[in-house]
Amino acid sequence: MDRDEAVTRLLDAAEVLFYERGVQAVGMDEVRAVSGVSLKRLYQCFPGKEDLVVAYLRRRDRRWLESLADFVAARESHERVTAVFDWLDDWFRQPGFRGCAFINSVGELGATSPEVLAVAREHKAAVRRYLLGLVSDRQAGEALNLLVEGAIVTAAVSGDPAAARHARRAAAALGSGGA
Amino acid sequence: MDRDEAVTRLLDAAEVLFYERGVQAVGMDEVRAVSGVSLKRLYQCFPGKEDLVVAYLRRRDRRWLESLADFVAARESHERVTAVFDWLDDWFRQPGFRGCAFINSVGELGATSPEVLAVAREHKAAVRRYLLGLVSDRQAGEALNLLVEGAIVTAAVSGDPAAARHARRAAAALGSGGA
DNA sequence: CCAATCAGAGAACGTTCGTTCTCCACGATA
DNA sequence: TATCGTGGAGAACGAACGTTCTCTGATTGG
Repeated sequence: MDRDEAVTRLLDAAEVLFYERGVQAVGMDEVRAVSGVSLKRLYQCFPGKEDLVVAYLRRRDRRWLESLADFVAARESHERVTAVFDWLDDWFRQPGFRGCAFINSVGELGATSPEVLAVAREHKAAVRRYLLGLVSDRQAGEALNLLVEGAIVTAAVSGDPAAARHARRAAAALGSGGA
Repeated sequence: MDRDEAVTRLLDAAEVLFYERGVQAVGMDEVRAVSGVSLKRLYQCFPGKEDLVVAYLRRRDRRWLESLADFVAARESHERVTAVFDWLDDWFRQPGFRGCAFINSVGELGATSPEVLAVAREHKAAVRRYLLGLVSDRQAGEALNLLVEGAIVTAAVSGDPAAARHARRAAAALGSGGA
């Protein structure tokens, strides 16, 4: 097993564990056990736990936005806003859905780790940029962004995926009423 | 100092510390130091840390919603939706604003502590009920709820209170376009 | 075949933290 | 005054965790 594979297996294990149970509830030894990478190697690849957390968040940022963008790009341009909420709806229904990894990490570590806060900020800024690009005017874009964030957090806390439907309806109402 | 005052001082200290730095980053000894209540008494009032966390969240739930409702009730009925966002705007600007205590707690402990998750769910359900009662139809209420949650989380992560303004505009657009 | 390097397994270390225990001072009561 | 219960201060305890160290075995290059 070369270094690249070790990194991949570590990030895979970190993502499953940290997302499911939170960062502080997972020990490095558990990351070792799930990844199958020795502790020594783990600390060669990531000198500290925070580095692993940041790397996990960075990879998730990239993949999350790519997955959303790919899904939306496959639709006709007039359907793209509703496609965002279709994608969210799917996500909310996945077993093990536990909300936004970045919001959760900020809740846990935002006050302690400036690095984690910065990654979360970059992620949210990228999501907002992307959503602003989907609609014609700025105000509708900001509203879309707020509806998306609101749906994620509501679905996460309540455990009810209906938030996606409500957000889609609200976005549609905004689109017909205000644009 | 009687028991009631001890409880109050403990909850005051817990609220400041837990909200500012997160639950897991604060030790019981620090709660003792800030509250001025001895460790022995602390464990008489709250048999474990989780009890203190739950009590802190319950009190905050009550006060938060009361504060919002009082502010809104002082306005004319046609201004009440915008008043919600005025109140949020104020909150976001307060020094030490660190987002929603319940979302943060769920991110930290939701996977570990069913009690904390339940309190957060009750809080969000109460907020939603309250907001649904502010507007005539159900759809507009759901949209209002999502905009509020989205604004809170966006302001928290980005650190920019502009989310309140964007949400207010979106709610106004919905009100004129869709109700 | 030997020396040197590296990797893995897991013990070990030091710290932090939740919780409990010990010790002592004090106030009330017979 | 002697005693009892209460409360505070802080030591103590046991567990968990991040991180490092040790030992051992395998591999590689000469």
